[in-house]
Amino acid sequence: MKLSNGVEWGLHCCVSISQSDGPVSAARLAELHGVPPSYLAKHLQALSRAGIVRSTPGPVGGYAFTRPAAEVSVLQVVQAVDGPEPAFRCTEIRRRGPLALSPERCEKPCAVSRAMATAETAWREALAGISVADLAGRIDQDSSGTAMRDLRSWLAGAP
Amino acid sequence: MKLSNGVEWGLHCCVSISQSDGPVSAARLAELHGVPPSYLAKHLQALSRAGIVRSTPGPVGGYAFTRPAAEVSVLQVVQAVDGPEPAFRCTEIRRRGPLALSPERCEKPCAVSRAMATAETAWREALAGISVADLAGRIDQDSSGTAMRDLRSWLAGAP
DNA sequence: GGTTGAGTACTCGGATAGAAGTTGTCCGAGTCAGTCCGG
DNA sequence: CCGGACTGACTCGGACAACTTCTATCCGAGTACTCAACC
Repeated sequence: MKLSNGVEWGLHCCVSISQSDGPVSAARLAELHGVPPSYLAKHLQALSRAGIVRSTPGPVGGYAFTRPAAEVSVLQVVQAVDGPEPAFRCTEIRRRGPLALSPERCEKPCAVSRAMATAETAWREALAGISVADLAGRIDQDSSGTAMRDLRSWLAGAP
Repeated sequence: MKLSNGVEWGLHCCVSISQSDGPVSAARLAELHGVPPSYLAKHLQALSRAGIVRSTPGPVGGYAFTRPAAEVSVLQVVQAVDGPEPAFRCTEIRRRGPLALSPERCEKPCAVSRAMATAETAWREALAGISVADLAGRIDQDSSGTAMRDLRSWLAGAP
């Protein structure tokens, strides 16, 4: 199991966007995080498609949240970047081979599929319980209250 | 996020092995599940390397559990097939860019990494709480007690 | 001086190559069961 | 009839291609600002 690299970028970008008053361009975000601008733009497009951020073109354009950061969960960002489909995909193995079950007995997912689904639900709920605003707050606490101040200062200056 | 296809096969194979007295060969398991024998063998090798099953060569050889099925958790099987490394890999994004933190301030994982790790722990614990024996029991319940009987019968006959 | 128009620079968005991981397949090394021969 | 060695076939294990997905990049479409000319 491997999570796309863009998930980390997307989350950090969301934290950055939450600290800015106006829109933030992909180039600024890429410079701030030291990542390839073009590739980061691809993931930001995914956030835009998911309706988490709104993109505005033009010289002062960029990305901005469509709703308060406290209402954007980490799960929404992860699913926007990485896709909403579950990690475990049941291929209905019990319908194959000599002991294949008849289709009418396969309405209910098999126990293996249920066990994996339960685990993924737990994972999803853990991510749904954290918002982007929570992340920003924790990062700020880790830095004793300097990280978000420096971030806001950098976003405002050096345009 | 995508989980390897062999995870499903490995779990179903473990359930099958748990119902057999002697070793079960990869060819039998592949025939039973209707999957490519050579590729299934690859995943069974992973289970063998992880110490979950023990392989015995020779005409009556195959794979058998090294310990009771009740002591083999789903998590162990999943990690054996898919690898133990976590899905989210922190690339230390905060050490890059103009606002990079000094290395001595990076001892503690950042909030993003901690949030993802917490979710993965929840996922892992959910899988650790289910054993292969539990899976077999649930599959048997779903079939009103015929699945494991038929499976044992098939494994014993048609050699 | 105010207004209007074109020009320009900057933004996002999707279409396009390259790398990596997963999927699928093959053949060789090792081992046990059955068999054959000799006593 | 019994014991031992041999042949044979079956097993796993790792090495070898094909494909899908992820990673990275580029160029085109659209918009707001700037500046100059005109009224």
